[in-house]
Amino acid sequence: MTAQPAQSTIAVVLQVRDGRLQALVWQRAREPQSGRWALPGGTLAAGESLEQSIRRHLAAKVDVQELSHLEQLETAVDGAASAGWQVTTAYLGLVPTHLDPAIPADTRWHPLEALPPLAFDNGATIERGRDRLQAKLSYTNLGFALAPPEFTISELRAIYVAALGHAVSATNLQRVLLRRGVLETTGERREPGPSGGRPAALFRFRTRTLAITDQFAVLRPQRAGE
Amino acid sequence: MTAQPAQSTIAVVLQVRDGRLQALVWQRAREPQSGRWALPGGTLAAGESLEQSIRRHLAAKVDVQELSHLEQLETAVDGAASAGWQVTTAYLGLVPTHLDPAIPADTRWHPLEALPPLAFDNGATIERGRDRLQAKLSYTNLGFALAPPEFTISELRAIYVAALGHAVSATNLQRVLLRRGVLETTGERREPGPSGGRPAALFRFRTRTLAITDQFAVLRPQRAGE
DNA sequence: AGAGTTTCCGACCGTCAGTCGAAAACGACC
DNA sequence: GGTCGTTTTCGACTGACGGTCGGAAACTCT
Repeated sequence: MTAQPAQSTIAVVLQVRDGRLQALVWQRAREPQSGRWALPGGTLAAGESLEQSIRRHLAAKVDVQELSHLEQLETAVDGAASAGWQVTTAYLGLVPTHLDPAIPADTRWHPLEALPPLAFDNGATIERGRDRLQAKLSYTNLGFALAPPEFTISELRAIYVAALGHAVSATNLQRVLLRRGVLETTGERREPGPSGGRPAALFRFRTRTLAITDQFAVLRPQRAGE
Repeated sequence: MTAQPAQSTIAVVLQVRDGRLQALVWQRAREPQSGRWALPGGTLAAGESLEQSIRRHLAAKVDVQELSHLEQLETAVDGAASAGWQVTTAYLGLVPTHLDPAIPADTRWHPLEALPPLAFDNGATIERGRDRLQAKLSYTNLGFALAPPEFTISELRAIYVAALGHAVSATNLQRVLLRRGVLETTGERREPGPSGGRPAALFRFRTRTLAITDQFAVLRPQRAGE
């Protein structure tokens, strides 16, 4: 009756590595679920907010400074007898491709299409993180959280392909993101690689905080004003 | 240290009434925040899920059977000293226009643009619920949760106008929702009212569970297959 | 029969994204 | 130095989509 559930936070941290979308997981060495892989996280401490809590626990696994985005996913009660009565809030964290944060020995990046045996229902949580990322890539500027500060369209296209899991036209990508004001050109160019090729123009995201692309409500206001 | 926060749930219940979007709130009779208006909710009981918990608490204010949709909004810690250390998960609930559930004496529907003084930060929670509803109206079939089982395009338009807060073209609404396969015609017609007019065709939502309109990812797969 | 009201339907138009192909700019090689 | 292969860039075409408008259709009331 007066007993309270334990409150904990976990995070799905995603990064495009080697052309594939990968998640940060660590291998449990103790019961319960010893040997299985789990998402980083831990219990809530007194006086901290949920975001402060997950940032604190993530700091043990990865440099929190290198997280380019962090948002809440969902909260659920975990009734598993092994873990006790527990309420868990899941977050989605993103790391841009140009960073390679140091991680402890028990922690690994794993491609989403080849995950090791996961603890609890962390597999479903990772799926929801990926779904959220994929959805927001098309109607927000969330790409900034995966991409380095400057990049060519080809590089950005490769990131989108890895994150979305399907082919993307470079022509469309550039036109759509430029027209929406999400991207802007830096005016500089990148020298071609050893195999030659025309030098590529460099771009950057105009803002590196989440913004939804307004133009994206169907059934807009009539008559441009009302 | 070993102390745990209290876990509670609240819900923003919305319905289009009298052509306006209204929220269900009740007036607190006891401290804290006595006299102010609050969202329905309460603490989590042992063995129940978050959704079970909010459904149970809502049952005290409104007939839960008449909720056409219920989804989780966000979770936050409430550090207010008055309420103690508390984690609150907010839900969004919707009631279709043709229902008028019985509510207790301390509970009222209030239009979102004229809310009474609210307790805690319930005002911000209501805003987030409205934002979620408005966003999902344009890229999902969430309209089913506001509309009666059968309706004319004019009636549906009135619901969208109230929920979105801006004018909507009946022609567009019908064409867009039909093309996306969200609506279908019933084949029947509604007799005109006392002021005359052409009989209106009746429509229904093809599915009354949440489904996102696929066609709505920009940067779609290339070549219709890959 | 005519006026008023409401719904329905076709047409037009600008915008947007998917596709394709050619041109541009480079390195490597003969 | 020319040619080839590679990569990027740009323009053009096309179908689809949604915002807008106006007239036709169907009904009630006087």
